[in-house]
Formats: sequence, structure tokens, C-alpha cells
Amino acid sequence: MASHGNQEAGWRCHGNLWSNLREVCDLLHIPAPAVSADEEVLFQHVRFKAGQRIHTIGQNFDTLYIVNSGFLKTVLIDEYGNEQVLSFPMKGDLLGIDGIHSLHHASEAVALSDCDIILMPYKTFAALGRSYAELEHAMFSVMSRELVREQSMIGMLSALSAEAKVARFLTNLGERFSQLGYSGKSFNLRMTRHEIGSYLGLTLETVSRTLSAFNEMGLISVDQREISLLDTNALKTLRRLPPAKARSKVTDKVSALVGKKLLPTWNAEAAVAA
Amino acid sequence: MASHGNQEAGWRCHGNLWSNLREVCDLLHIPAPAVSADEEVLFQHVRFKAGQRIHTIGQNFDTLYIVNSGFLKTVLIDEYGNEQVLSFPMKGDLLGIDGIHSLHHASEAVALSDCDIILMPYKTFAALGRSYAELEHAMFSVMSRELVREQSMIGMLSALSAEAKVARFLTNLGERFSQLGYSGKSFNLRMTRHEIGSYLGLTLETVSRTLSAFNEMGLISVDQREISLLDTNALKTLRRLPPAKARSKVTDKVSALVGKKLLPTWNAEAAVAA
DNA sequence: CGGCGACTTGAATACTATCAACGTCGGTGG
DNA sequence: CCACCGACGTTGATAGTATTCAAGTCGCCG
Repeated sequence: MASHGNQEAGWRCHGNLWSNLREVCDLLHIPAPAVSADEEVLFQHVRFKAGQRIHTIGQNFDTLYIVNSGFLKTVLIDEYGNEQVLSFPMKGDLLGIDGIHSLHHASEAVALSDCDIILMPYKTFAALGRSYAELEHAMFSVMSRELVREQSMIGMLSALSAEAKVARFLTNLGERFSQLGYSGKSFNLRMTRHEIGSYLGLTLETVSRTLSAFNEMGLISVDQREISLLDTNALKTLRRLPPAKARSKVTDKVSALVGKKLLPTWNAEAAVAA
Repeated sequence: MASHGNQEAGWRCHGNLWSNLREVCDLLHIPAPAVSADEEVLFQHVRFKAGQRIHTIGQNFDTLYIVNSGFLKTVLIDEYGNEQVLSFPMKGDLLGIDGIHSLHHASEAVALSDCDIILMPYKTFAALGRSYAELEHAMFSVMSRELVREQSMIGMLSALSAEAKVARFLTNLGERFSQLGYSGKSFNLRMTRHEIGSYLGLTLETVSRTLSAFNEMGLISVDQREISLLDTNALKTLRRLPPAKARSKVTDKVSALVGKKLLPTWNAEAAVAA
């Protein structure tokens, strides 16, 4: 079943829509090359119904995917068959980057709702970078952003308590919704408790309990998948575990200095020394 | 001492070595452009002493770094000043990618031992991609590899027990050492228990206890930072938590197939023997 | 030698997972 | 139309694992 599922992308519901380069750039929030409109390359849209896979693990890689509408999840499957949710892509997100390295996809992307996806052949992608210098930087930038996102994910997974994880998950989701023009305070979760738990490194019961607790506290109101954020600020600053105990010598010095100005452009020093 | 630090990279210990493009490509394990030797671009080496920072959080981004020798860590600093270790780069690894997106570094790289680092100005990097199509793909590939690595890190952090995390950390480290030509069985940890714990999402006590337990079991021998892997296979297949309960419908089919061949790797009973 | 940082080890505590039962919703078929 | 069913969700009791707190050792550098 999985064997031919990936190929369906090509002919299932032939995209009745096409986008030009400018539209794609807007979607990705990157500047479109000024000298556009000359070549007018077009990119095909493909529709996926909820539950369908955009790409599967091990599948040959040759195209990237840009989400035009809908909600998805990307997952890893471990040696026991359990799935690990890596992200919940939505409009404007780029999928498939993980396949570039080995030319096979390392993860799987599944539609959580009906989706409209734009196909971006990797060859075209690469060629565009060589043609337009600005575009090349934008492409590196998008990949860099993805990397930074995953890094902060790692930090969150290993340092935060269950409550803090769920709180941050909700506020992040809210921010993404509002950036898309939807309400950032009141929205509908497209994923199950199990998927949220997998994403956050928690069990579905813990997720459910935490949501209930937030509801009791008045931080949110929750009814099944309908969520309203009532006290975003409290959610953002909610923490439990980090008692600021674990700090290396070096860090102590830094934090002491930082305390005075706290400005972003703080440059480091070198010798710890002694 | 701290005030003028980051800029020192440019002139501290002026690199007495330079590398050409071919050497850099070899280091990164990417194919060098065939038509080389014509331009003969050179890349400067810079030395850092243990404890020095290659780049710091918030610092302006304009160059990438390639590790030629030495061991480092990259860290994130949270709002309380505690550090979160993200990776332990060594020879052949590329640093600084996280800065491309915002043009400011999102993480900090610290030398754990004396290091020899090659500077790769981002402008040069980008220009090379536009000049040589093969190189462009290689660059995307390196970034993609980094992304995949972080994804598997996320999977490990959220799904594995403390013992499994430490076991995988050791075997991964061993593999990296042997790829570099060193012994993969016997090596010296360049980082503290605290840094390992931060990297794995554990406390330093748990790391220490787990190492001691592995030592008792005869899986490794450990004396401070001197490690010998005695039973690599057992370490690789060591798991505790995943009782293969959490699976989606679709995934169940997959695991049915997996069950035939891969099931035997469930041991961990050996551990209980103590 | 004193002191500090790294490491180890031992309790006690706390958090999260696990197991289990029940409630809800939506779809299907009798 | 209603009963049944399965997937999803909630909640409680219990068990386990990892953290926290607390000594205490070892090795190194001033």
C-alpha cells in the first residue's frame, strides 16, 4: 500500500491550479526576484485529502513541497513502528528538505486535513538559486530557519516540564495562526492528543491532564479540540523545572555581565581562563 | 577581557595555514568541483584555545566555520542563563549555519579543546554555489544532513529512556571517532557529565549513575573521561521504555512486518540481572 | 596546602508513565 | 431512528524513573 502511495501525488486530482514564482515567494515570505515575469515558470498544485501522505520514509526525493493550505504532520518511524511527530506544517511551510541529503526522504508527511500543496522540483529549485543570487540566499535562509526551529525544539524537549511544554505548544500555535490571519486566541487543534504528546515527548494522558489543569486555572478554555487562550502571558512564562541551578562557571560570568545591559549584541570573550 | 572578544577571530593568532577549495571539500566529504585549480581561492585557518568561543549568540553572521581539528560544543542559552548543549562538533563539521536566517547567530560555539577552524565567508560560500552546480547541491546536502541529524535527536530525546540515551550517545561518539580514523572503542570524552546531561536532557547525576551501571554490567569500562566500549552491540540495542504500545492504525501494519525480523533486539533483561 | 570543579554515590522527593475504567462524538448499519 | 462500534478524550490509582538534595572523593592549579 505504501509502495505506490507516493506516486499518487503525480496524478491524483491533477492540480487545477498553478502558481508562478512570485506567488511561491510570497507564500514562503521571501523576496521575489525583481526581474521576474520574464521566464514565468509555473508550479503545479496538488490536492491531498486528510490522511493521505505527501511523501513517505525511504521514498526517492526529487521535489520539495510548499503548503498552500491545510494542516499536516511530519513523522519519524522508529524501529518498533511507533511514530514520532516532528512538526505540524501549515500554510507557507516548506516540506521535504530532509530528503536532499540522501536523496531519500527521512521522514513522512501526512495531511491532517485536506491540503493544497505546491510542487517544487528540486532541479528547478536549484536552478533558480543559480540564476538569482537573492533567491539563493533566501533558500539557504529558509533551511537555516528550519534548523533554528529544530534547535529550539531540542532545547524545549530537554529542559522544560510537561506543563511548560504544553503551554509553549499552545502559544506557538496561536502565534502561527495569527501570522496567517486567523485568530491567535481561539482555534481548533487539528491533531489528536496522542500526536501532541508525541510531538512534545509526553503521553497523551499527560497532555490531556495538563490541558484540563490549564482550563481549571482559567489560562485556557478547552472543549475537545476547540481551544481558547485566555491568559497568553501566563502561558508564555509558565515554567516548573528550571531552578537555574545548572550553570557552568563560564556561564556564570557571562550572566553576571549580561545582567547589566541585556542587549542583544553582546559579544563574547575568549578566555575563560584562568 | 570580554569586551573585545568576538572580533578577535579575525586577527587572533593569524592563521598560519590556508586551505584551498579542494581541501575544504575533502574535509566536508563533498565532491570537489572538477574544474578546480583555476581560481585557487584560499580559506584562512584560525586557532582557538580551549574555552574560547568561535561565535556567540546574537553576534552578526557573515562567515561559516569548518572544524579542521579539535572538539567543540554548541549551546543555546535560555532566559535563565542555563545552557542547553545542542551538539559536539568535531573534524569535518560545519558551524554557523544557524546564523544564515536572521544574520545573527542563534547559538554559541565553544572550543572544548584547542581547535583549528577554517573560515568560510558566507559571501564566498554563496558565490561558489552559483558558480559550480555540483557544489550548490553539496551545500544544500550538508544543511539537509544537519537537519536530519537534529530530527533524529528530537526523536531520541522524546522517546528514549535515560539508559538508552546514554548508550546511544556513546555508540554515536564511537562511530564518529572511527570515521575520523581514531579508535571507536576506546576514547576520551572531551565534555563534562554536566554537558553530556544537557545534551541528552538528563541531569549530570543520572549520566554518572548510568555510566557506572554500564560499567558494572561490563558494557563499558569508564574511568573519569576515559571510556572503552566493551559491548557495542548491547549498547546499540539497549532500550527500556518503548513497549510498542503507542501506534496508529496505519503504523500497525508496518510493525507487523517489522516484527518478523527485527523483534529480537528487545533485551535489556541483562540489565535487571544486577 | 587550600580550594574549587568535576565526579560518584546515597536517600528522599516529585514528576510522568502506565494501567484501567469510563465518557464523548461521529459514522454505520440494522 | 436507534443501537452499536471505534477512535478519541478524560480521569483516577499506582508504579517507576529521573531529579533533587546531600555528602564525600579525587585531581588539579594557584
